[in-house]
Amino acid sequence: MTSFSDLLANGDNSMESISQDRSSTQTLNWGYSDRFNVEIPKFKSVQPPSLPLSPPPLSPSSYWAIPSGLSPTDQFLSSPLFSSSFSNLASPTTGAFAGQAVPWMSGSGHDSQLEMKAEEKFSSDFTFQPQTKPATMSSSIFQSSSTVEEHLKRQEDTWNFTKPSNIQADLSSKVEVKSEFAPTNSFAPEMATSQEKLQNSTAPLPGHKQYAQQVPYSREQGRTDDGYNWRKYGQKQVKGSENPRSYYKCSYRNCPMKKKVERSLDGQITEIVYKGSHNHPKPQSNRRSASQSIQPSCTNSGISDQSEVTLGHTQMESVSMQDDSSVSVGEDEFDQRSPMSNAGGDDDENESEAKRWKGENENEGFPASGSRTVREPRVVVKQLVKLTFWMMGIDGGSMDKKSYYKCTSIGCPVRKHVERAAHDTRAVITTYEGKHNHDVPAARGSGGYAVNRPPSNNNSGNVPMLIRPSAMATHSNQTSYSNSFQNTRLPTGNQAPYTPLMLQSPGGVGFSGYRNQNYAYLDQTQFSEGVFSRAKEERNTFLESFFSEDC
DNA sequence: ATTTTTTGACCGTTA
DNA sequence: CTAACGGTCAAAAAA
Repeated sequence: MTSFSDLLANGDNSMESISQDRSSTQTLNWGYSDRFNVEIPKFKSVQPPSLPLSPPPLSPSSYWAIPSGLSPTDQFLSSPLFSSSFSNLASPTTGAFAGQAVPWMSGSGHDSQLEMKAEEKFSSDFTFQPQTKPATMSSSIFQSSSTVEEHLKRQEDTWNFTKPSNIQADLSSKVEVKSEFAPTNSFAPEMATSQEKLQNSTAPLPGHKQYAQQVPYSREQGRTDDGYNWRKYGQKQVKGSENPRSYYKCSYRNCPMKKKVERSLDGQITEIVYKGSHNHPKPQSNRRSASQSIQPSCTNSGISDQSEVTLGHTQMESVSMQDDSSVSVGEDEFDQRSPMSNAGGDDDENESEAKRWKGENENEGFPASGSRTVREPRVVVKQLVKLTFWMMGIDGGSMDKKSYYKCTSIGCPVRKHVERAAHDTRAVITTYEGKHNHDVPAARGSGGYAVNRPPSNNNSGNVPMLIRPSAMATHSNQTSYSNSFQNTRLPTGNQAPYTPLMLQSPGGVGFSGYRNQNYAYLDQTQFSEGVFSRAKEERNTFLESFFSEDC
């Protein structure tokens, strides 16, 4: 199915923290921090969900670009982060995400699994959520903060691979995303999740208020975040947690995709669970739900699958990397169910959706039934890792690579991470953490990519920057997330499953997204970022401009 | 005027 | 059987 690209946020949750502040996009001198940027190809999948948008004209591979900044893959690969990232990538989505991990990714799981195992090694540090689901898809979930984020991103990526993964947005927040099924389709729920997250992030309030916050975006957001339009049909306070849970349905015509989003009082998204799969491509950036509705449902019939993605604990903005280790993941989260045909999706959803959620989970292998499952899912990282792998393997998930950079200015606390979407190498998410305490030095050539700068550099906020990879020129796949940018680089075939090797390959592989895809990505990204709404906005703007340009 | 969110009530499942 | 829960519905409200 789709590929996931998740990035990885991996372990480095730090990134997250970064995201918060990432202020400006300014180009500063960055030293490598330790980590790596890696680009990884994600996914396999490739077919992007069919987006109404434009399909990728070219092979994705073409799109993939390697972020200039990134250094040799090797490092990435080798580095734990990297690995983690992979894992992330692999799993994503919900749709996200795999978290994006994702479950969505359906894919052949086997290989991926194997891969995952490999990653597990890394896992120690990272948390991953395991997915249990059937081999084929694993939906991954992430949970742990960082991981989760990554997963999400990945998932998203995967989904679309067209989209760039969401990488990160979430950085700051850690959210777990679970997907119940892997969406066969490229349509992944992830996106959504991410969106929410984003929204959430913004919203400080719990419950309704949060929504309010969300609201701002909301309508648009719906789409924006993950690229899909969502209609909220309910909210409830779940007993287990303080956080109110919101229920959303994909507004697309017959799309069965649903998602549950829990937000903390702060408004941060603590958990997102996607259920089902989208049976249609992501709507274009514009949201128009209407249009969506209009669009034929693509039901691919079967595609749909249900996948739930959970995003968990977003909050922590500053999750430290450390957190990662601690990350818990829900096991269930992922499931990878094979994509079920979702055919049913449409119908069923309404009525027995609730059941489904639960049931599906079960079916899918999620242990817990229903949403609860999701919450709890804290789980072992290892599992997550696996998921990731799955993602990768299956979906060809993209893996995102991160490098980490520190501002070279003395005393300057600013750090940035650069993540690349697995599927879409081009897409790079850069997350800045902290504010520069000095003027902007002459920009270095950022290696290869041109940087788009967000309109504003915010000191405070995370400013996502978009960067295009040189390659990107062709398509601008990149999306920037508030936190990060994604650069897509490699054109790998979307579909082509990638092997870990691929990941390793220096150039990250990205999918290229189509513009649209990019868009999607953006959304996702935002979503992920969700945590910080600000960032999103900025990003969006940024992205938009960016895209427009490209387009 | 349209669309989406809010919110209380209802329904099915589970303990 | 009842209560508790989670999920969904749908009218009302808000944007």
